[in-house]
Amino acid sequence: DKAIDFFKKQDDQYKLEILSELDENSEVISIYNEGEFTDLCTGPHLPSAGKIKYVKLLSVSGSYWRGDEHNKQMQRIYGISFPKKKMLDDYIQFLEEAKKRDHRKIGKQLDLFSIHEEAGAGLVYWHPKGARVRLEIENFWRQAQLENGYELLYSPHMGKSWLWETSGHLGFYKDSMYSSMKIDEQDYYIKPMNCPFHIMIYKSQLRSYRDLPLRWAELGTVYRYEKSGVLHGLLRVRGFTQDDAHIFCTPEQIENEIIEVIRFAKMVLGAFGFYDMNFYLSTKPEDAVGENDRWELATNSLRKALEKENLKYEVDEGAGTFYGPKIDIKIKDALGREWQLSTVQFDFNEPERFDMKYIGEDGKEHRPFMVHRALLGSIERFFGILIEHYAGDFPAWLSPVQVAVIPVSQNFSDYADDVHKKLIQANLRSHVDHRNEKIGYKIRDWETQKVPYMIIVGEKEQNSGNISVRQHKKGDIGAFTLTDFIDKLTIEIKNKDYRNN
RNA sequence: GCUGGUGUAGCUCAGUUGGUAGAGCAGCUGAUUUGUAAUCAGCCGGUCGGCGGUUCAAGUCCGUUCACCAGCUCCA
Repeated sequence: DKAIDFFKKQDDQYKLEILSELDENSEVISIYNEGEFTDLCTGPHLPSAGKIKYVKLLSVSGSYWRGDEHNKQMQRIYGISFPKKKMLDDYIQFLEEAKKRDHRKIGKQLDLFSIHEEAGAGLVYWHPKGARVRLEIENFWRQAQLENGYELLYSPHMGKSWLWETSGHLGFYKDSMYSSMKIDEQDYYIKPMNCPFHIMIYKSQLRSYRDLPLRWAELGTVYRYEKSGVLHGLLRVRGFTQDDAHIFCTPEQIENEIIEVIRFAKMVLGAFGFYDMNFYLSTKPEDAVGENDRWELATNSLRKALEKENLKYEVDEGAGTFYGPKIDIKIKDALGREWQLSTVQFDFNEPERFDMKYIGEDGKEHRPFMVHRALLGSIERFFGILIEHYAGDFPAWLSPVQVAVIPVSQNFSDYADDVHKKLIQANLRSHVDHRNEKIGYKIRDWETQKVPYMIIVGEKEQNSGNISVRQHKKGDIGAFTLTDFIDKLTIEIKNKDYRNN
């Protein structure tokens, strides 16, 4: 009552709202003073604002009262403080470094991709150089699937409403799906997910326990309505390609399947220089579907897989999806920022809704376990993260142009063409720069284009039959025979970004 | 979707109190034939995001809409 009285005098409806929800018998209500500022708070507060040493205000924004979008929006002022000036300076430098690496900026500088207001927000256009990086990612990804026991699928981009009604998407996620189109008096929807299609393939024949596990992967392009305010470069878009896969298996198989997915994810992420990763196990939420013992079995298999692999993990109690528990893998990029890429999710919803079965050893019908998994998440988002991770300095295996051949003058064009031809024959991505410019200009240009290697040829090289090599960010690394250089680069490309460990 | 901000040439930006748009880079042309991060000169290039309004006159003011940016909420 005393507290309510106090805040009534202050006419502070927000504090009064909080107070009205407190249990008056069992709670101690504390109020803290900081100079003239009085705050209802469980505390503690700093003994004095003077203890705050180095402060920088960062931004201002709207923010919903108690985090609920139905509530009033208030103004929030963001600032940060450090006890030492050096720490604040380091932090500001970190922000500047992050800004320089912004994938939207680098994407423009390196001519990788674009998004067009006139053509639709959140829809990505891959330019030749960006498409080349994507092609390398996809080639590696496909090969990796095949080598790790997956088969590849292709599925349609749309399906009749029956499919989405059965899967439950129209019930649960209609707001995030694009509206239907009428074809022959039937409603069709653009796909927001690939799983119902994979299930249709599963159901195209009678499955035996001998057929399981089935591991089916697809680079599936999906479209989801994302609210206009959340779109962000490549990181949040409306059309994207998931590196999706579904595993259908028996209860006996699930633990091993999960272990293999985790190993596989670590291997694939390692190719892109991601080693530092954290694992999160999300358990059953309140409004879950599926039988309890299946939830328990699935959650245990996730936990056991993490433990068998000796992985430290955090448990996110109740943060699973309504259709199953999951493991998320978050990587740390070159700046130490955390991004969620891989996910392994059980699904107790769709097998039920589609009435999926397999015939067991006992000759009876059983419900298979179904697991969704993505390693990279979406290709668009992954590309954005990759650009920021490398700051545009792609390793040789991903670089759209791997070598720029620069003749010292046009007198050496023929020799440059010769070198270029041999590089192309060795399956390397080479570009000859015949522009009528001084080599200083060309070197600067290719350096800003972040090409891993430049080969400079002039009189010296033409006479000796060698090449001079310049490495990105390192400068002149001396003379090579062309064969030695090709060998060196070929090995570098083959090694991708795996570290020696 | 919400709060606040921004939108001028391909890119990065300037543009006074409203008086009818400017630079650098890029591009094109020519000269130059170059040895490890920018050779010189000339030229081209914009219905100032779209629509509507106020005004003798709008890049500048007002309304609306689209997009983007920083966050919020959301992300199956």
